[in-house]
Amino acid sequence: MPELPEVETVRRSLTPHCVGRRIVALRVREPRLRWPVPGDLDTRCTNQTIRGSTRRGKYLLLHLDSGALILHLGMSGSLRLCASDSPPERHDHIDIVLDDARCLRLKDPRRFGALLWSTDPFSHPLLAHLGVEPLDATFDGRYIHTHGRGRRIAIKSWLMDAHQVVGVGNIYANEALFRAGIHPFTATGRLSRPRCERLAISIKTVLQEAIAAGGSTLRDFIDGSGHPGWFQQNHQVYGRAKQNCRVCGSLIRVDRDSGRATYWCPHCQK
DNA sequence: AGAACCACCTGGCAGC
DNA sequence: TGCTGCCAGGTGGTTC
Repeated sequence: MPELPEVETVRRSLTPHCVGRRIVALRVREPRLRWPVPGDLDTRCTNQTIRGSTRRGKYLLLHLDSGALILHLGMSGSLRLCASDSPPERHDHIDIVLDDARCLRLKDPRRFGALLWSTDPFSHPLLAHLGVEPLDATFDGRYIHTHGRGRRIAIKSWLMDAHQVVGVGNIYANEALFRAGIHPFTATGRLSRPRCERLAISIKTVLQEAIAAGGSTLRDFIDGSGHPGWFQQNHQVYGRAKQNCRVCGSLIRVDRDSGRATYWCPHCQK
């Protein structure tokens, strides 16, 4: 569920409360996530101080003295700060217990998330081959045009491929394509350079607006303090099948593209 | 090589 | 009320 804006929202809300704090214990109630939580993770983190937090795509990194915790929220994960003695609820799988009697508590009903360890996180196999950050200056129309050249894959699928550009999931791929006026099933390699420029700008804009709004909350997203996001109120197409386009009034369509619901306006997107 | 599927898992909801 | 089937924000791996 959480795409780049949601992960960034969680990171920003937690950072002031956990950077500088020492980890005093790791409680793993359920290690069966996307990949098993390493059995020695407790030993590796305990007594280390959280030195900082970063985000790479949808991965949240907590940098400790000798390495980093690599966290992914999958489709249904949330991470929030709570009193370390508060009773865990269903699906509260992991507590990272801090030295101020609070903990970072990972809830993940579907268990598509992950908690891993690396002494060199940016070289970790899951992170090493990721594409460009969409909010970086290096991501622009030229990047899309160059990297999409010759590709027949639908632009929407291309945007969601983390080996090309990270952090853009189903919601924001749909929203960005609407803003750019681009039909989601257009072959990537057929986009003109000016349309690539528009698309890059649309992606940056929609992501930045979503971060400013604290992310999108569909069913269950909350930030590190338990607050929902508000950006879903601004969705132009996502989740709006058969409703009127906010720009032209046409009925929003939904089609499947490699299994994912794709929402688009047949009048505004060509 | 590139594109289309599948798998992983639980919960919520529509429809009967 | 309760059952069944379908759908969901991600993404690595398999298959064609």
